[in-house]
Amino acid sequence: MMKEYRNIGFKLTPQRLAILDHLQGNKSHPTAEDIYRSVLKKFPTMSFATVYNTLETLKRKGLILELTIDPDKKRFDPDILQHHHIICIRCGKVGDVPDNQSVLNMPKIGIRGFKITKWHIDFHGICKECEGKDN
Amino acid sequence: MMKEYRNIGFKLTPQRLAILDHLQGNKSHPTAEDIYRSVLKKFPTMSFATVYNTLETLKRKGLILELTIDPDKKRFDPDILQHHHIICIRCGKVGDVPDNQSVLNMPKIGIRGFKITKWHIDFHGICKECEGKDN
DNA sequence: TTCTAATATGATATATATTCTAAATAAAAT
DNA sequence: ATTTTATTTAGAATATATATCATATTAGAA
Repeated sequence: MMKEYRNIGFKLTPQRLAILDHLQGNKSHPTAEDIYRSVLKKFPTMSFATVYNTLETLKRKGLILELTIDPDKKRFDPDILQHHHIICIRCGKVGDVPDNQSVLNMPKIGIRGFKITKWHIDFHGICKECEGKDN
Repeated sequence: MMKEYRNIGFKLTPQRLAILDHLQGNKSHPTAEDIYRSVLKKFPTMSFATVYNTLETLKRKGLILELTIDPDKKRFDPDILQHHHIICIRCGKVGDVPDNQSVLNMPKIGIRGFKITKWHIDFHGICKECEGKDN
């Protein structure tokens, strides 16, 4: 596993392992700051630059996705299989939506002369927890 | 037309009219800076704060949409009818995609316990102009 | 019109997110 | 073990967004 990273020219440093560890299976769509805070516990000298550098490298290598679902900051997702997201307009929580048959019947080419490579849906709504709470 | 704005408690100042004029029918999905630059020509004293204040007010009143399609900054769209966007992964150009039958058959409720209010699709692809150009 | 209350403007300050720089350090190759 | 190369670090710089507040302007009432 660590070998795989090395094979793609990704140097494994303790800081990077901590970042990878935090991302592994993480469904919370963390921001750079979330990751920084988490890794800081183990590495008090951790710098934001390292977080951003590592995320940028992982993104370039296609190992994580940068999500554009939050207007205020970037979020990152280690789940690189095509899927979609649902955002609570009250509390901001982000959930995953699989790319199943109900959202699959998309035209793959031909929209406005573009050759489509992929697409992403962001659903907006109110989550179970916020439903009921007035405003 | 101006009356409509006044009726919803939106004070019409020359600066705001210039911003509205720039947005009117604008399909370019401008950023706050695009709008600022444009209006600055007529109003050399225009401040960024006025642009942001006005955009925020228009957004709150539902007269424009804040788009979350660009990871680096907010973009604004005067077209408030539900529609989607297509982004060229080479040049960054953003086009509109109508919300027609091909993208309409969405489950409106029930996804992960959320009550869905709306959704937006961002298509990624390569536009006619960039197709062919190598890399 | 003129007056008044409400709101907008513009300059500046602050907040937040991200990127850059250059020196020190650590990983992997030899 | 040494060399090469990439990464980490701290801090500063930049980009974007929001807040503050004194002054100016607007909309509507008188």
